[in-house]
Amino acid sequence: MSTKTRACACSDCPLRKNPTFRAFEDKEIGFVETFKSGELNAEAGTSILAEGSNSAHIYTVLKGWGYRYKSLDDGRVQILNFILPGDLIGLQGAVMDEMGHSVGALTDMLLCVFERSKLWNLYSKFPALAFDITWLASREEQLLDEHLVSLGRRTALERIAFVLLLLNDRAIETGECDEGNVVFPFTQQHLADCLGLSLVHTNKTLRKLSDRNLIGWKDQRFVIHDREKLTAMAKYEYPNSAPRPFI
Amino acid sequence: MSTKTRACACSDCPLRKNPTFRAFEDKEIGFVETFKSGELNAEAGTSILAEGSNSAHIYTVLKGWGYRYKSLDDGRVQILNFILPGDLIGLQGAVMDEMGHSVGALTDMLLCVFERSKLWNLYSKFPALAFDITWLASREEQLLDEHLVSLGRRTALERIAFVLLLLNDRAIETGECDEGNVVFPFTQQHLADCLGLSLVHTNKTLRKLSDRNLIGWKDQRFVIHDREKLTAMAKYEYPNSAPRPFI
DNA sequence: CGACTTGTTGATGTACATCAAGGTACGTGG
DNA sequence: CCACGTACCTTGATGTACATCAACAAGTCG
Repeated sequence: MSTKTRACACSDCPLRKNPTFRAFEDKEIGFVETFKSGELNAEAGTSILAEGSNSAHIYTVLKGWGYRYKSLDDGRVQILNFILPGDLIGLQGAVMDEMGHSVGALTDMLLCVFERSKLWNLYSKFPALAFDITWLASREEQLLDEHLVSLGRRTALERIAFVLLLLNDRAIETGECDEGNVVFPFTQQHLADCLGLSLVHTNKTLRKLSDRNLIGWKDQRFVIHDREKLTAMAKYEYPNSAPRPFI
Repeated sequence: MSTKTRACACSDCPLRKNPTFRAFEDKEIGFVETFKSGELNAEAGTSILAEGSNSAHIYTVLKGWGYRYKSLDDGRVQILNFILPGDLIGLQGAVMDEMGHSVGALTDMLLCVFERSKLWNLYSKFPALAFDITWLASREEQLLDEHLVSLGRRTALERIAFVLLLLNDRAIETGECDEGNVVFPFTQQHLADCLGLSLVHTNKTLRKLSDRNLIGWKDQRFVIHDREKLTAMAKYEYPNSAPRPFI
């Protein structure tokens, strides 16, 4: 299960040390401190938000990996996106009235908890932060667009090359890695559900990539051996690396 | 080509007559009038925004159909979503610095033009409108999520049933129809590019649906003959019909 | 001038053969 | 027991090829 722990001050938020994220003004940090209502530790494998629910909270990820997904009633699952530090969770539930998707934790996660009811307050008092939220929503849209191209028009080989590159780069950017090695905390089944492929076919295709010596992936440690070939194969380009807001 | 025409007042905006859209306060309308910099008539078949560009404008659709898409350099195309009245175009370009997708017009379209540079002004002076933009971004995300499930986990038959239902309902909601008949201004090729299918397979699958007497589609006129069966087949549910903001 | 061919083009429809991806089954190793 | 690996067969979707049908333009003839 998940447990709440005492909140740490936003001013020493571990994410602020990462140059990927934009600097905040003191006033903004001050406000976010009042906006924040606590922290949440979600254990690997637990569920954070459920489709159809209308949670009273929004979350920012401070540590760990998660994933957004939807399921059909006959058991089919589609992973919509992976979630990494800096990502915002539950905005849909806050803005509309119901979550259209579920969120699960892949690793132990540390989340910052905000009251949905105070969101309006943020919009009226800190337009810069409101703008940041819009930025985050736009970026999510951009990732979804790219993912849609994968599922609709890329072959299995291209798809896999593409997500692996993307997840590799996102993991590095947000610091979710470990002595030069990127740690992928998900199984081939997760990848398959993300890419709309069967487990077996995902496995065969992954084999092809490592047989050709483009990647290595063993015991959750992932390495790219030949980025150039992989990039060309996937028609990949890393999306937007501008200084990035988060709340 | 496309031509600019004299703007009509936001207070008699045709969309406001449609109960689907939320009512605005006078102050809000007043502001939107100053935010609006004109109108744009885009002819069917023309391009409105191009991937990679950074347009100085954002648009709201007043009339007509369009589509968002991305293409790979070898000619493969993925339609990300269709665009209908009330939809916002170009937010990505305004918030990030570059459009990640292109936008094309399916029919003649009437667009409201806003200066991207004034967007910040909107955020600082009218938090309610800023919130509306976030709402629109969230709804787009919801549609994309659903579309991802289609491409990843639904069969061709289910996918087609699903988009047809969705487009039918969206068209009715926004009034883009004509004497009880819904007008679909796109070709089977557009559908194929939207659903990640080949043209031939799209055609065969559409035949199946009309052979089973679930739908009718001829000369751009679309009808649902058996909504119940179609809905069950697609695992379809119309997303969020709450009173809906637009700018 | 209007009416009647002819050619062109874009959307749709259908028939194959082919192939990429799926499903089941049964391995291994931690 | 669960994640990964591999073999074998099946199937859903693709690609090519060609036919139909309506819309439209050009040219021809009465």
